[in-house]
Amino acid sequence: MPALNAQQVIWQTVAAIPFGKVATYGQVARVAGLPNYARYVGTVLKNLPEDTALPWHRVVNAQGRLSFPTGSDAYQRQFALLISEGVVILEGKISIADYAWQP
DNA sequence: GTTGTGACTACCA
DNA sequence: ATGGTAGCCACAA
Repeated sequence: MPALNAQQVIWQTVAAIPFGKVATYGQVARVAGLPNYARYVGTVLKNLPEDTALPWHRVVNAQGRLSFPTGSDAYQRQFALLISEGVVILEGKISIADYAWQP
């Protein structure tokens, strides 16, 4: 049996996203060696404790947008964190240059 | 076992 | 650009 379960591999991958950079759910899944797990990546992040050290805010959807209803509380929290790291967001979309791995 | 759900995607009309 | 659909995966009913 593998030493790491899917959830742990995902944690590792998210933790590997550099400060000021972002990655899509699909990318995290693929880089983690788990293609087609994009949806599960979201599920894993949702279950993270509030005091987690993981940079969950650096994970966005394939459209380069935050996967929360625009203006919602969660949306604004993630948005603020990204801005604080210098991530450029225009018209709600993240700049290509801010991806840890080219999409 | 089946069904519904969700911080997802890709494809197609 | 926009909306619907079909794959996907894990988990709770």
